Amino acid sequence: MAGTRQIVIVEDDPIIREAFKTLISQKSEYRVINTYSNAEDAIKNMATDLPDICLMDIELPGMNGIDAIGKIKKITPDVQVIVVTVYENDELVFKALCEGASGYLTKNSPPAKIIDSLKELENGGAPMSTNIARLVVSSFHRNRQTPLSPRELEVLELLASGKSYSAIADTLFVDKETIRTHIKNIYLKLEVHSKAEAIEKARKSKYI
Amino acid sequence: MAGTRQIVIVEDDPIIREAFKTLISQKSEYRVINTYSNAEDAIKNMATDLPDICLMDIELPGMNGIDAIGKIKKITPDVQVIVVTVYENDELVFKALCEGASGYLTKNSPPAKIIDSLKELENGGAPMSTNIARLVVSSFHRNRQTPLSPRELEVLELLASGKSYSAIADTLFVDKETIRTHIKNIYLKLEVHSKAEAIEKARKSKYI
DNA sequence: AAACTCTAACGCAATTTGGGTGAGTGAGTT
DNA sequence: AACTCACTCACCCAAATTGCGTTAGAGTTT
Repeated sequence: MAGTRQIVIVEDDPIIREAFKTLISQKSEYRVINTYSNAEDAIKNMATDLPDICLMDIELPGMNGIDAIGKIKKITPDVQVIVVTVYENDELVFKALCEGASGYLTKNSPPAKIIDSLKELENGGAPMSTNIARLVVSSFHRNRQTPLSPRELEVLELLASGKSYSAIADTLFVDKETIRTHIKNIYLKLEVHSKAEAIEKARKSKYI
Repeated sequence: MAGTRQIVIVEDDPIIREAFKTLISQKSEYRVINTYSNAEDAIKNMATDLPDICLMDIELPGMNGIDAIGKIKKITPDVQVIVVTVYENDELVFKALCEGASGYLTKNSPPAKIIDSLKELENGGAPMSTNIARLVVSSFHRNRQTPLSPRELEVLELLASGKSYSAIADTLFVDKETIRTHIKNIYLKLEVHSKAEAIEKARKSKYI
């Protein structure tokens, strides 16, 4: 049944921590069963707290929030973690999501947005602040300014999938020598001298 | 200044098309400058329409909406495309985003959500339906049930980045022979016999 | 005409790769 | 204490791959 959703808050600033607790407690559908000022304590009690949702700050004394997400998901995979932080840094966002976060809110979010997010989680969503959603969606976009020809991109993608020259040749129905030529040209254009460098540069520049 | 946002709608169902047009036209901030029943016509006029936003259906007669996004972004990269469709299929969602879509709404979205989405785009967001957001965020999550040891995962990731055995060895400060052993064990566990197969299987199973 | 793109070929040398077998150490568990 | 894993390293082998240089024809687009 739907019942009351149990919530744990991990946030080192006592003022913000209490503010979140008060805010959430206003809704009868949610109950804040525990709050922590650091990740270690939260992790220690996660298995007994067994919350449905965990609000997690990133900047914490001791273990940071990102690493904490990994630990928590390992112990209690069903806990949905929402990051609540001031950081909008790309890298942090992606790390948090990779570790298993289900949502990512920035602290400038209006209080109502926090509550909405809890509801959104229940509905199978992934609550994100406006800018975070754009970051995430943009991560799928390719760079349209590429020095590589369409065929070269195709070859590079197959190369990045771990295929050998011959395997790529078979996939594209051309001779192995042709692939060798393409790859030589790719290296020239990207100014690299190896497969790993080419893949790294292409991924970084979002050519593939 | 912000001014009026120009919108183009591509949707083959005349009823839905008109419904969207009517809905959006109620807001003075937005103007529907053109509507099309197929992708080809929309693309043909994109450079002269020069809309700010394009609402794109997926299922269309002739060229499908996904391919249309690519064409449109090639001609007019600044046009923000929002997909509006009945399909919630993972693959379609990711394809659309890869082609350059800025948002993805399902047609069961309440009318207000459509309008909200236009506003969200303006604010630098990426409007998505609840389930789509979850799909997108989940795509970052790793599978926590993996037959591979932490070290093996590490090796496999480096292998997937295009590095050679020796390069991996150098990165991890161990001998090349050790990497060879790890990779042999990875192949055994994944039941594969080559780099490409291992990477493919690992990516598919979201081990890496 | 110039500039790409895609295709292909030949030579060469060093490295890589996949497979087999064996083995020592340390951590953690039963 | 015995046992299982994870991690480390070693040696053998043969085939395949990789990176680099050079050249070149056919086709398309500007």
